[in-house]
Amino acid sequence: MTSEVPQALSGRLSFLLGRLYMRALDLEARRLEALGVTVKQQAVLALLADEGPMTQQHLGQRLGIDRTTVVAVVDGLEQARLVERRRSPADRRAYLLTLTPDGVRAGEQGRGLVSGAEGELLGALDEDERRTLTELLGRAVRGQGPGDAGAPPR
Amino acid sequence: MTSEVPQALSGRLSFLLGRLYMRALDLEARRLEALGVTVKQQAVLALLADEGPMTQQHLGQRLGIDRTTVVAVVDGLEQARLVERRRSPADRRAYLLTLTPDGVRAGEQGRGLVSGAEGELLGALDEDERRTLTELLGRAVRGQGPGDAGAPPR
DNA sequence: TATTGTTATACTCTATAACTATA
DNA sequence: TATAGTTATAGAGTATAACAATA
Repeated sequence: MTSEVPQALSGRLSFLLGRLYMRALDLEARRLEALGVTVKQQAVLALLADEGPMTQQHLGQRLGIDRTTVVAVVDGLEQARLVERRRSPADRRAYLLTLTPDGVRAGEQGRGLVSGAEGELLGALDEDERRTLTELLGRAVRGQGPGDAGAPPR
Repeated sequence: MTSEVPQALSGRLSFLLGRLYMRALDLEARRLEALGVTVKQQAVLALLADEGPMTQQHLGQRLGIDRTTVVAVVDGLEQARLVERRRSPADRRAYLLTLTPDGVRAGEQGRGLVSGAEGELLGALDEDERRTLTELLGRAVRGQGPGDAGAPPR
């Protein structure tokens, strides 16, 4: 049983982020159970649907997880016949991870389930505030990172 | 090496929250090293400074961690002479965790270090946006419970 | 009988090192 | 020599179960 947010920590970002993150994982995982996929597996489905086939190495970089961790995630998706490992013609060491038709469908359904979980997570905020929160989080994460040359820190 | 946020996941809250949370922990931990305390230990110092002495059980509830996990955290603080375990006169099974003068000072310094880390974390946002983000996170975490906004559990 | 703090234990998650097959 | 995928292993981090002291 978790009591309410202590005043002393109410402005502490790592604390707030941690609480909300854990709750988000929990809500998403619970809903995705109906699909038989984990949160990470659903992220893989969404990524492949959006960017097309890619190697396990590349997938790991996109997701921010080690390539050794990718193995088990893909194993599960392959056994569920949602993803296929196809040898890359260009580099026979690598696989090109490819969605099966079932994988495409599962990915779409997963999106819906995740949206539902997020709605529940942000139940205290109205539509406008949800958009603002997502946008600010995105900016903060992208932040000083590589890529689009935004304004460097002053 | 983490690449930029994939478009497919740019609106995925658990993904954004996770990335930002991990980065926050990392930044805070690095700065708090100078004090010789971990992020969790600093949370304990801040909480005791704000709410006064409390039992390990109560502390765990406030922080959302198990009481068995509290033991090691307090062990470290006690060895560093920042916190003392004093037997509760009212209930001799329990300790009343109490800040030492060094603990009070460390807590104050820790607050400053954490603020610095948060400033770095949100480098991409201006002052107004940072306040908005913190407020929305707080509302989301406190969230849907119209419930127990009263006295903390004994 | 229930609860506080404690220990031992197990479980989850993830990364490092080493191997293979290619390049 | 370097890289993709794999395996075995180890390290955090945290929770569950059981125990002593106390309620």
